[in-house]
Amino acid sequence: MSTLVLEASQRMRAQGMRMTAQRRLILSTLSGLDTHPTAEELFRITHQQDPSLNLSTVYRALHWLETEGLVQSRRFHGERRQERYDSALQGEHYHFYCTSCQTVTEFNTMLVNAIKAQFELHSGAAIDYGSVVLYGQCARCRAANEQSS
Amino acid sequence: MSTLVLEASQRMRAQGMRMTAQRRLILSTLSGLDTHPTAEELFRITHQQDPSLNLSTVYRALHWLETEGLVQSRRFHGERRQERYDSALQGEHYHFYCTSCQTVTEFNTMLVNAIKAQFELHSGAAIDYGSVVLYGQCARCRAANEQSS
DNA sequence: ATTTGTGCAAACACTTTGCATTGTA
DNA sequence: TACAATGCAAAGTGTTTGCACAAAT
Repeated sequence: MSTLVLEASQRMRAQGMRMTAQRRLILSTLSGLDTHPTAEELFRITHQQDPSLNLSTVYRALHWLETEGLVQSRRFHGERRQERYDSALQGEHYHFYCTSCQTVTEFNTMLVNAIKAQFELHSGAAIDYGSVVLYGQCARCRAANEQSS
Repeated sequence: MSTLVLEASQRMRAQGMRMTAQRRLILSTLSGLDTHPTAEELFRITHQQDPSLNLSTVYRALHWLETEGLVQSRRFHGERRQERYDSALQGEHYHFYCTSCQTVTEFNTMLVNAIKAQFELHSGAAIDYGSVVLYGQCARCRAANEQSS
């Protein structure tokens, strides 16, 4: 069973919450996806497994996960108004958004630490975390566009 | 007159659009602010100058500015669902968001270039621009919190 | 005079909430 | 059995749009 499901179960128990079939389905679906789904997308998938599942249950689950710090919601520039949800278990990580195919890729780098340090130094602020999103064209889309030009 | 108003006037003329009192008011107000207002905030201010001004006119102006690349809209983590608007005339720049007082500060750094280069190198993507937001406590809030502990 | 822009109100898209009922512990 | 969670429908936010009228060129 996935780390997300385990971690969530544990926290729910500790808070007197109950593990339901719906939550189990939502959690395991979410942790099985390597995309960054919107609530609607997650609903579409889970709804196929359990047609009685309701969209508001998905929203409620995501909301709780977010307050627990287990997922993060974000929106990329130029996208529809929906939030995308992203597992936070792996810790701080950054995103690349392909403006051609709308694919989101995660990446990591140590360089953000330098940015944080630099900013802390000259501002006196204390940074908790940073968000980095790079926008551009992924390798695949570049190749596709070259062919057609 | 501000750069934003001038630039916008010019582009509007070139596109057969008309400079109206409303647009002039919205543009000059926006460029006079050093905050990153929401449409609603911008409306509240402009509405005091011209009580007949409507919120949808503000939205229409902002939307056009955004398609022209003269402003950018963004949302910070943990905020209400409203977009904040940010002049883009100064070129790419980054943001610090104080999670205590919700103040947004702009900053610059060369280090993002290194992140872009690093990512381009090992992914084959072509980066157009990057967005960086640091979250934490600003110097003022840190000081205030220290006193009270 | 023409044609774009505005105010207004209604529609829209996404998310949240109240409440009667279901299901977990 | 008690009380948390769900489904449903309705309300809430923030933003966009259709249309008749006003105003800029």
